[in-house]
Amino acid sequence: MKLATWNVNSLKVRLPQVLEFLGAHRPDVLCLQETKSEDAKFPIGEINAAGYQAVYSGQKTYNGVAILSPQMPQEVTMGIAEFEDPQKRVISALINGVRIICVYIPNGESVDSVKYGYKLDWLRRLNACLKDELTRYPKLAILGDYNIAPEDRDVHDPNFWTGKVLFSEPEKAALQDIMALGLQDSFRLFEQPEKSYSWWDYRLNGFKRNLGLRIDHILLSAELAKVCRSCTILREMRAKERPSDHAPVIAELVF
DNA sequence: ATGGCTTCATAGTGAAGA
Repeated sequence: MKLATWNVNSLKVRLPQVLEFLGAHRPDVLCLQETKSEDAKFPIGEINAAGYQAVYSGQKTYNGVAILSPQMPQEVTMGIAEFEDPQKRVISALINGVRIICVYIPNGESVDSVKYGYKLDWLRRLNACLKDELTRYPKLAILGDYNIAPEDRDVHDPNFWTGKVLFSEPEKAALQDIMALGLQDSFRLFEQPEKSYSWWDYRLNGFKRNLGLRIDHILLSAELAKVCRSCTILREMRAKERPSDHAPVIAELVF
C-alpha cells in the first residue's frame, strides 16, 4: 500500500502534475494540502477520470486539504474534533482498514506573530485529537505539511534557522509530544541521502542551491511502522516547470 | 542566508506562504 502526501500550492495550477503523479506512481492514498479550492470548484471530474475518488475540504484562496484514493474513502471527518476552526486544514478517512489523517499545520509566520500562537494552540488540539484516534485506529497514518523541521539534519543551515519559525524549540517540542503518542517518522526508519529536504523557497534559487527544509512528513503508528518498507522524497517533482515549492513524499507499506 | 518567487483576488497592489 503506497501512501503519499503533497502540498501542491494551488490544485488548480498543479492539476496536470497531480494527474501525472497519479499515473506514474499509482498511490493507494494521496493527501493534498493547500488546494486553495472551494469544494464546488474541486476538479472531481478529472480526478475520477484518472481512476481516483476524492474527499476534500477547501476554501477560497487559502488552505484546503483532500484525500485521493482508487477506493472510496470511508468514515470521512473534517477538521479536529471539538475544535471550531474556520481554516480548512484537516481531513480524515478510513481506507483499506488504515486511518488516514491529512494535515496542513499552520505556518506561524514568525515567532512573534499571533499566527505563531495559533500554530502552537493548534498543535495541542491536534495532539489531543490524535491521542483519541490512536485508541480507535491502531493502524494510523498522519500525512501532510507539518511546517516543522524536526532536527538539525532537516535544515540546510541550522544556525540560520535556530529560533526561527518552522524550527523553533516550542514547535519542535510540540512535534515530539505528538510522536511520543507512539508515532514514528517513516522517513527516518531508513537510510537516507544527506541534505534531504521537502521544501525549497521559490526565491534565491533555493532549489538549485538545495537551500531547503524537511517539513512534510508521514508519521506512522507502531503497527504501520512495522510494515513500512520505504519512504522517499520525490524531489524530481520540484525540478519541473512551474513546480509547487514542496516535493511529494511517498511511503510503502507491505502487509 | 529572506525585500529578491508564486499564487490568489483583483484590476495595481497587497497578503500569505515558509
